[in-house]
Formats: sequence, C-alpha cells, structure tokens
Amino acid sequence: MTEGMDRKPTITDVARLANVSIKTVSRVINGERYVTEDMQTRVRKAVAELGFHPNLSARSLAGDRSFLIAHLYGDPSGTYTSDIQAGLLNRCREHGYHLLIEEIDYSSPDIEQRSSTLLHQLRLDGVVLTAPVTDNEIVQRVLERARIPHVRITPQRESDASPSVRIDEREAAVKLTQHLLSLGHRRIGFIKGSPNHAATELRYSGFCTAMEEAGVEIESDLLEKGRFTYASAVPCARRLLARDDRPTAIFASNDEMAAAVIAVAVEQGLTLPRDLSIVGFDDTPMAQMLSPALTTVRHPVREMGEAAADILFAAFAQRGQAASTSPAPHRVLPYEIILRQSTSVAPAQAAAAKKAATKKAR
Amino acid sequence: MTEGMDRKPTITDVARLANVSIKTVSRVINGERYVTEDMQTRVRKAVAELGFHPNLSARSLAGDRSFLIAHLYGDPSGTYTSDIQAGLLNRCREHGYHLLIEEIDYSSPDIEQRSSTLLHQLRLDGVVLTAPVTDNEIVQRVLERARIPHVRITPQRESDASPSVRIDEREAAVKLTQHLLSLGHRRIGFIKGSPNHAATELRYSGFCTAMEEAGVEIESDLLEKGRFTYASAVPCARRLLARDDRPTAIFASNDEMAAAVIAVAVEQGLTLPRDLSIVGFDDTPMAQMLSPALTTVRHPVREMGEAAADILFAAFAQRGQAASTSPAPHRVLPYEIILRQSTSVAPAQAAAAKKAATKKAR
DNA sequence: TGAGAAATTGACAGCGTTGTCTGAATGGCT
DNA sequence: AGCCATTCAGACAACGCTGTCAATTTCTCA
Repeated sequence: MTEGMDRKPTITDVARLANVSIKTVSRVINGERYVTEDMQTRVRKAVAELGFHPNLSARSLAGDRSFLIAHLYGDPSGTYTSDIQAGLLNRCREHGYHLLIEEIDYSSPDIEQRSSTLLHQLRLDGVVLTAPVTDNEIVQRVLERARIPHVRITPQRESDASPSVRIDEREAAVKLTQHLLSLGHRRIGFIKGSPNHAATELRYSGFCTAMEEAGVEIESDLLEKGRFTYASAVPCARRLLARDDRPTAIFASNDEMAAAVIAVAVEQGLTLPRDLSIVGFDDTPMAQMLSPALTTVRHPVREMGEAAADILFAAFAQRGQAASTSPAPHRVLPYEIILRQSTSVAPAQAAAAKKAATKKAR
Repeated sequence: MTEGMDRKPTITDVARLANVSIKTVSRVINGERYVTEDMQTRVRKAVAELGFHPNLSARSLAGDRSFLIAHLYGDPSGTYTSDIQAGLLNRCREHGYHLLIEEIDYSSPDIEQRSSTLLHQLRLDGVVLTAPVTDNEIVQRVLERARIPHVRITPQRESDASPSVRIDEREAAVKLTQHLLSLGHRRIGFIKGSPNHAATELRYSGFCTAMEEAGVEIESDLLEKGRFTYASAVPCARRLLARDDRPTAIFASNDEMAAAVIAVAVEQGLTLPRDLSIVGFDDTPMAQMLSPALTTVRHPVREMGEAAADILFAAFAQRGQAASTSPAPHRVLPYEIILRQSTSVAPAQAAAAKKAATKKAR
C-alpha cells in the first residue's frame, strides 16, 4: 500500500493507475459479468496498491444499495438483543454489510415519525425486527410503504407480507409443561411475560394445551403477570408461594423470572427442587449459573439472527427479479428442552416413590 | 403529509413547493445563519407537507458529516456491550445520529484490513472503542491516520491523542479489598480477567495495593487466571477451594466469575457467606439474583456510553476550530461499592466475635 | 465466409446534497 | 448623499460512484 496521499483514493485514481475506465473498475468491484481476466487482475492490483475502498455514500447515492441493514428493537433485555445482533453481524461480515441498531420506544406517539425518519434518511437495504417491534403495525406500515425488505423475529402470526424467523414457542411450552406433569405436578403456577411480546401468549397457550390434554384443571389463581424481568417476577413469586395450597411447580415464562422465583423460594426457606420445581425459558447463560441449575428451553437466539440475515441477503440477491412469485419465507428453528436440577418429582409423589424404592430394596 | 408520490421527496421538491432555491432549503435544514423568519417558516411548511427527510448518503457525499458513529468492540460479553450501546443510542437519538456496531476479532491478522475498510468505506464521524479494542494499536493507528475522532473506554493509560472514559478501577479494587480485610480476611484468593482487558491488571493492582498497605502477604498460590467468563472461572474456583488451607475470601474480577465461585462453593457443600466470602465487580443485574447476593462494585456502564458520546458530539461541535489547543478530555465516572450478602466476617474471627457477643449477653 | 449473437469496454449523465462564489438588499456611519 | 460592512438568497459546481447506452471486438453456427 503506497502511503503519502493526503486524499483518500477514489475510483478515478484506481482507473488512472490501471489505465482503464472508471466503469471497468466499478465492474470489477461489484463482480459484474463481462470483464476479462486480464482487466480483473490489473484493476485488483491497482486497488491493492492504492488501498482503495469504495465510498459507501457514493455507492448508495448512485446505485440502489446502501450495504446497510438495521436492527430495530424496543426492549434491550438481557442478552437477547446482543445475541440477535451477534448473529446478524456474523452474516454482515461475510457479505460486506454493516449493521445499524436502533432502539425505538414502541409506546411513544412519535414512533411513526421516528421510524419514517430512520428509513428515509438512510437508504436501508433491509431491516430486522425483534421483540415488541415485531408486531408493531405502524412500523410495519412504514416499512411496507418504503418497500424495505424486512424480517420479523418471533411474530404473533406469520404474514404473507413479510418473512419471519421463530421457534415453535407453543410446542416448546407444551413439552416443558408435559415434563412437569410427568413428574407428578398438578398444581402448577404460571408467570406470564410482557403483554406486547408475541411469545408471552404463545408460551401460555402451550402451557394450557398441555394441562388440558392431561386433564388437569388450570386454576386461574395460579396465573401471575410478569414483564420478563427479575423485578417484575418477585411479587408474582411471593404471591404464589404465600398460599397455603402453594403450587408444587412454577413455570416462569423466561429464565430471568425463574431466577426470581428461585430467589424468593430460597428466601422462604424452601429446599429446591424438593419442595418446588421451577422451569424457565430461553436457556440464557444465567440458567446454568443458578442453583439449582434451571430446566428450560434452549432458544437459539444467535442462530435466529443469522437466519434473519440469511433471508435478507437471499432477498437482495434476487432483487428485481420475479418479485411476488414466491411467498415470504418463514423459518422455524429447532428448540431443545434442557433438563437440569430445578425440577424433580412432585412432593406427594416423591413420598410414594420413596416408599416404592424402599420396598424394592428389601 | 401528502401521499401519492411514488418517489421520495428531495430537496428540489421542497424548494419548488416553497418557491425558494435548494440552497435555502439546505440552509434551513442545517440551521445556518442568514435566513429570514419568513423563509424559515415557508421552508419548514413545505418540508412537513412533503414529509421530506434529507438523504444521508447525499449529505455525507457532499458535505463532511455522515451522521454516523460506530461502536467497535471485540468481546460481546454479557450485558456490558449492550449497556454501552444503550448509552450511545440515548445520545445519538438526541443529536440525530445513528449508531453502527462492529465486532472485530482483535487477534485476527486482518484486523488492519478490516478496520481500515470500515473506516474508509463509511465516512464515520466518530468511533467508540471498548474492551480489548480500546488498547489495540493497529486500530488506534488507523483511526489516527484517518483523523477520525474517537473515544476509548477504560483504556490502559490515558493518552493525549485520544479522549477516554473510565472509572477508577484501581481505587475501586482497593476499596473492595479493604472491605474484605476489615472483615478479618487475610487469605484472599484472586481470580484475574482476560489479559487483553486493561481492567484486568488495574483491578489486580488495586487488590495488591490494599493488601500491601494492610501488611498482608500476597500468596501467589492464591492467584488464578480467568477470562471474565463463568466457564473460565470454574476450574479456578475448584483449585482454590480444593486446598487444605483454602482462602476465606475470593475476589473475582467480575460478577460472572464470582457466580462461578459461588456455584463451586455450593457444590462443595460450603455455606455462604459463613465459610467463604466472595466479591465480584461490575454490579451486573446478575449480582442481585445470585444467592447470596453479591458484594460488588457498581460500574456505570450505560453512563460511560453516554459520556463517550458526549465527548464525541462536543468534538463535532468545535470541529474546524482551534484543533489541537485543548488536550483530549478524560472523564472519570464515579463507582460505588455495593455491599450485599456474599461477604461476612472471616471464619476464625467469626468465632471470636460470637464469643464476644455471648459474653456481652450474659 | 458471413451474419447475427454474445462478450467486452468506455463515455457520460445522473443520484441528492453542501460548499463556494456572486449578486442584491439593507443598515449604519460619516 | 455616499460608502462600506453586513445580511440574505441563488446559481452552479463538486462529492464518488452506478446505470444506461453506444461502440467495438469476438464468438457461433449455418
């Protein structure tokens, strides 16, 4: 790389050095067809020699790509957001794209103003939506009108208009609940998440399905409303555990709230999991750090970010071609039930099991 | 806002509608001097009516601002990265800027290539560096050469060349260690963090200072090397607690590693904090979720992000003016020692204290 | 061998802003 | 009244790239 230039090299400098037209340089940079080997090498050599990097502003102004995608989120909770972003970045790196992040207050009245500014100022090539923004109609409308490809992560419902990435939250909740049922639990408390997250109702619905299928009555007294945070779950846990007929198990809608349940249980002198089984959801790093380590569902968040990016880049690749022929793709990633130490047989049954074991031992 | 346009409105459209020149529109948008009230309102009305948003690519191509800043990091650990970004975003929002994030592998050989691409392609107005990237010389050199304002968060040393934001890590470690000493601990294990984080040596150095000042010998056997992760600290904790003369307290260089110590201690049947006192560092949300809740240092991460952004925006404001007159600003934010349940009097002393109490009670 | 198709390169006009320069109007001062 | 400084508005040329179109060469197949 030759130094000494005080000005950043432009495509013109490269063209001059390689003794070709700027258009040819542009062709090589963009990997267009119809350039001979000879030209390619000549141009590449000049590019390397000058340390040339095409100016993104100019490219986006002249062409119709900005090499920018954005992650819109409304709830920077825990590691979720950064895991999604890690996934997106992995793919961006491979494709020479850059990632912009924007937190938008979904409850604010100027959300239309803000999102519209964001999308019109920058000429975003694509957008990824998570958490409460996923289902925000205003943002969706703005994106639709601006015709910006976007992927919704964990949407309420799959829509034909936009692709999505998710896991089968309902099914995972069913399986997790069945695990508790199989351990003999019948009185199971449930702590819901934030009402504006699609996952909240999906997880609860899965819980209900499993309970009904098992013929176990769902007691509305054992349903608590949290907001996916530790703090929000503390009073929920207190109420559930203060009852004379306290549940033998609690299904917290995410790991953070499960951590709160553990803390409250320990505080009240319960021995875990003997006196109370607890399950979480997401398998955040915290899940294995808790004691007892948490039985939960592995939520492949980073992979979901990668999948979302894959969908976007695939869309970019076939841009301009038959647009509305194929319906929007919907990817459903595999989850996994992770059994750890926070769940065990229900108290009553535990006694019975012990008796049986003793009998057998004789 | 009038709909129906299939093309995004440009400055020309605004100029035509307001019946002024595009330059005047530009002046109003940028808040330049020499525009009459009358003109201002006329232009603003037209802008509102068309729903005009100036195109960032064009602005950055024509002018010398991109309205983009980037966060470069090399270690997306836990909530640290997202907290920094939350702080940056808070300020970006106020100033109409956007935030780009880029994870760079500091150990990779193409780091120069990657950072240089990043900085030349996009015309970044400023950059914020955290964690291992803060002290990476290659990145610093590239930034310096490109004359891009940048702020280093938690640097090894304050440099005249670039501003920085930090807390007094050494002093905080001193205080935290003194807390342990005051509880009677003398045999204190220490688990270091990753070697490429400046905080690692600073925290250890603070620990050593406090020990020396108290006239307590530092046993090299009680020094373990972790990497700021839970997993890395597990074997460290095992080694420390397997000793016959195990320490009565352990100073883990961050909360995550402290969590590992707690887990190992519990696993080995120790009662906390009676048998072992543990301190962490950072006061991540996890610290209060652990049991026992962790004594630690509150690290104002989000505020540090905000402070970094403030420094950048201040630099933008006085761009072009007397450049090198004032030295680079260095902000040192306040920390706080948070006492929770993971620390108590050292075992031997505990017995003595008990005896005293009993005596008094008679 | 010739005609049409395909491959290869270049000239040049934008893309939507801001910077520079020029011109006109206004104001204050002798 | 005359002159200079200041305020205000517009014309026009960049900024660095890509898209379009035209020109030239090379290939393909009858």
